[in-house]
Amino acid sequence: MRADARRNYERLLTEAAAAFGANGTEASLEDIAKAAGVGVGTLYRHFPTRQDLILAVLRDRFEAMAATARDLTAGDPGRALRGWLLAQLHHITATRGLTAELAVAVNNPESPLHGQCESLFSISAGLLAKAKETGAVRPDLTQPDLAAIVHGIAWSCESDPARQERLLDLFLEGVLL
Amino acid sequence: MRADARRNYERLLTEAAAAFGANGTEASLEDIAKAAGVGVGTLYRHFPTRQDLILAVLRDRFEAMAATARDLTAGDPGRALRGWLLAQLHHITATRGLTAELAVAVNNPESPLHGQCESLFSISAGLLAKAKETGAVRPDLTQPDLAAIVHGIAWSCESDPARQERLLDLFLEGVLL
DNA sequence: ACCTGAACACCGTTCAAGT
DNA sequence: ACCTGAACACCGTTCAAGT
Repeated sequence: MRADARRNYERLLTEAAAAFGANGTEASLEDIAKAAGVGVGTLYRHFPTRQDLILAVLRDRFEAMAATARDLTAGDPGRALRGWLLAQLHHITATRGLTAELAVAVNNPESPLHGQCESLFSISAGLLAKAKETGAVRPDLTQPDLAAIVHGIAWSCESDPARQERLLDLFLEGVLL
Repeated sequence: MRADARRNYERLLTEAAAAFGANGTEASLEDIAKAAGVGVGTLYRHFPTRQDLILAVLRDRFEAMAATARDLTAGDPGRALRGWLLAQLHHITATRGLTAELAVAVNNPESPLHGQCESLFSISAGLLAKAKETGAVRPDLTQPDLAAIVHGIAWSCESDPARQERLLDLFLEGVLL
């Protein structure tokens, strides 16, 4: 890549991170280009879709999730599964709008974010299998169940981490007596 | 209201119901006006905001929820609460986009839909209180917990009623062994 | 090879003119 | 009193022209 192209790329990443942090993933792309001192066309050249830009900004954080999962597998499988679901909640809700963005990406294999969804799913499946082996959770529990509850809680409690944790625990422990 | 105004009002309602049914609550307002054989301005005159139009279209269904709740109170309080949560899920997800619309309305007292949210909440609170009296549910369970789980499940399983019911039951029964 | 930004497209909303 | 629809606003996206 040409030197000026690379510099523009970096600037766009920096400004996109700032904009997503301040206004969520729906931040104006035109504003991001302007903040980076670049024409809109340049933004589109480097990041053909909004999802490409989101992926580039959040890639590190997505990849850190794998490490988080590795750390968790050391402990008790039931606790590990809870820790993993909570880690996903924190990750997804750390950037406003990401929950809605992922809801689209999950069902669209063409989306640049689709692969990240699948990575998280496969980690969930692994931790779920372990938890089942030790009898920590109901044997009929499935990975799609976990994905749905995590996305649902993320959506309805996007800006309230304490409530996310509470709802997760209600889900795990049950509500009926 | 003048006769032609009333006729336009009715036509707009009919076409809006059709459009929301086909395309969800994000349906184009311009298309609705066109389908009703009316200028966009007329639509805005009768329904200043999209939420006003949604409310007018769904008012009957919202009001039917109160009757549903009355029927449920006859039976076992635990079953009644489950039935009520399920009824809310069906109602909310029957119109695509309504979950997202309500998520905004809940936090905005100015929204025409805000009152409907509060009505549902107060019914929830009543059924929850009854269920607690008979020891059917955890005593620390709150109405906001119920609202959050219903909206979360509605969002993540909007087009899959069977999964809605499954997740609700997982929530009620618990997942850990 | 890459960048720029005007031009286009799309849709929601308003308001001057008409009946 | 109510209706119409052109005009305006806003934002995302493309592409001809420039370096």
